[in-house]
Amino acid sequence: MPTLKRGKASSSSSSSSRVLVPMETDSEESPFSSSSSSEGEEEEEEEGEGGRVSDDEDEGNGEEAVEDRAKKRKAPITISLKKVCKVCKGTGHEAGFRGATYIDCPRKPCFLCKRPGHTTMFCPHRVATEHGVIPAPRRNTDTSLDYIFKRQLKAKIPMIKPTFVIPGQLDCGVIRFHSRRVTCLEFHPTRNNVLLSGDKKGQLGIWDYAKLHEKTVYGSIHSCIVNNMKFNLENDGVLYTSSSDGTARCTDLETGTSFFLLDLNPEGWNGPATWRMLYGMDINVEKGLLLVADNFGYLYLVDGRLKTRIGGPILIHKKGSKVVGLHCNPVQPDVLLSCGNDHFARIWDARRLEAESSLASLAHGRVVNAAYFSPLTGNKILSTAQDNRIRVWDSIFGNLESPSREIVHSHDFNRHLTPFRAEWDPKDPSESLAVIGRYISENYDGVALHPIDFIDVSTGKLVAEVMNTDITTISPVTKLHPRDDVLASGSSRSLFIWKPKGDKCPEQQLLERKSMNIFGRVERKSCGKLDGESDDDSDFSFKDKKRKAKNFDGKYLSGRKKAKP
DNA sequence: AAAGTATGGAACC
DNA sequence: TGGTTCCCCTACTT
Repeated sequence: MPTLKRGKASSSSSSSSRVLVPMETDSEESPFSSSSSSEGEEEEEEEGEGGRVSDDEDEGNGEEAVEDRAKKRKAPITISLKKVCKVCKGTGHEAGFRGATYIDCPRKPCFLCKRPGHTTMFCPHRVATEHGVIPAPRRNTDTSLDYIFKRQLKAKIPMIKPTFVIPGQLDCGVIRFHSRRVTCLEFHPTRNNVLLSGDKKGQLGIWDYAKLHEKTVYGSIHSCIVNNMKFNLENDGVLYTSSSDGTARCTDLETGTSFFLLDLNPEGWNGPATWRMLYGMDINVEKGLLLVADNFGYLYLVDGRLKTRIGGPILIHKKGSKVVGLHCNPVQPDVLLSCGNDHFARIWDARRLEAESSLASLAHGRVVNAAYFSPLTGNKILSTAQDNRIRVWDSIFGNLESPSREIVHSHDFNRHLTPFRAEWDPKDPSESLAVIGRYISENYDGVALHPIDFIDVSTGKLVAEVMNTDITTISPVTKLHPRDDVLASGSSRSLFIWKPKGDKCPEQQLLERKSMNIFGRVERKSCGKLDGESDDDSDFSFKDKKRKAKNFDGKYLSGRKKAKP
C-alpha cells in the first residue's frame, strides 16, 4: 500500500528541489494508482517501530478516546511512554510531521476536503489532476437578461482560450521590513516596480523592488491591521486604506501624510463590544464613492471628494457578523459584491441599498474570505471560503443558488495566518486563471513546502505551483501584477517578488506570456539565505542576491515541462 | 532546544 | 442566546 500517492510531487527526481508543473499529461489515466509511490513507504518503515503508525482506524474506538481524555484530565501528572496523538489525544498513533511528510491522525476527517472516510494523504483531491473539481449540480439557467448581458459582453471575450505558457524559471526577491505578518499587497497602478504592503500592526510599506534598498515604511497611518488597500485611479499618488482600527484613510504616498475619510471609533476604546473594525473596501470610480464595511455587518458610503459620509450604515450581512470583503463590478460599478462571516456573498445594487435588498445571496459552507468579480467583464465571481473550496459563480444574472464550480483546495483558516484569498489574474483575457497560496504542505524532496497555486478555474486544473526550497513558510497573501509577469507574495513578515528568470526575455516569449503569465518553476539561487537574516532591517535586493547566490550550489529547480497538446 | 505566545472562529453547553 | 473551551500542517521569540 503506497503511503504517498502523489506520484508527480513526490517521485524521486534527483534535483534538490522540486518543480511543479502542470499536471496534465502524467497520471492522467489513473490518478489514484500512481505507480511511483514507494519512497513514502520507506520512510515509514524506518520509523515504524514504537507506535503503529500505520493506522487504518483499527486503533481504539471513540469511547476509548473519551476515556483516555477523561483520565488525562483528572490524573496527576504521570510520565507515560505511550505515544499520544496531539490531534485527538488518543494513543497508539501520532499525528504530525515525520521529516517533511505530515502524518495524519486517522481519527480525524480529511483536512483537505473535510469529508470522512479517508485521511488527507489519501484524499482524492490531493492526487487528482483536476485538483478537486466538483462540477455544478446543474448549469445556471439562462434568463433573457442573461442573454442580453452575454451579447453585450461577447465582443470582450476572446473566442479562443490562450494557451498557458510556463516560463522556465523564476527569480525571487525578498525583503523583510514588516514586524508583524503581512496582511495585504497591492501593486502601484502606474509605477511598475512598486509594491505596497500592509501589516497586522498597521504599517504601510512601499517597496521599489527594482532598486536597491528602496523602501519606505509609514508606521503611523493605522494603529492595527491594514485590511485593504486601493488606489485612487484618478490620482495614483494617493492610496486608500481600511483598517481594524476603524478608520478608512487616504494617504499621500510621497509625503506619508494621511487623513481619515471615516472613523468609526471617535470615542476611543471602550471594549470589544463597541470597537468597530473596517474590513471590506472598494471605490466606485464613476461616483467617486468609497465603500467600506465593518465587523458588525454594516456598510458605509463616503463621498471621496467631499470627505463626508453619505447616509447611515446599511446592514448588508448578518447583524453582528464581520463583513470581510467588498468589490464593485468592473463594468457596472453600481453592482456591488460583498462577502462575510455569515457564510454568504451577496450582490447588491448600490443605487438602491438597504438591508435585505440584495439581488442575490451566494451560500457558502463556511466563512467567505473573499469574493471578486472577474476583472474584465465582471461576469464571473470567484470566492474563497474557509471550507477549503474555491467557487466560481457564472454570470451575475444567472441562477446563483449554487456555484457553477467548486474546487477543493487547501486554504484553511488558521488564527495565526492572514486569511487566504483566491484572486483573478488581471491580465488573463479568458478570466480563468486564479492564484492562491496553499496551506497544507507537500514533501518536495525532503522539504515540506507550501506552494503558491495557479489554478485554471474553468477546468479546476492546477496549472503551476510556485515554490522555493528556501521558503518554507506559508504564503497566504498573493498578488499578480496588473501588467507584468510578476507575482508578489506575503509570507509571515516577508515579502517576495517572483518574476521570470532574468529580465531579458525574447520579445516573442513576452508576448506569449502576456496572455497567461504563469510561473511554473522556481529557481533556488536567487532567494538568498533566509534564516540568517537579522531580525530588524535586513533586506535583499536582486543584486544582493546574485552576489550571495554564488555561495549556493547553483542547483535550480528542474523538472518536466508541460507537454503541450 | 523546548516552551511560550499571539489570537479567530466555531462547537458546545 | 452567550460565555467558554478547544483547535490539525504557524512563525516566530525566549
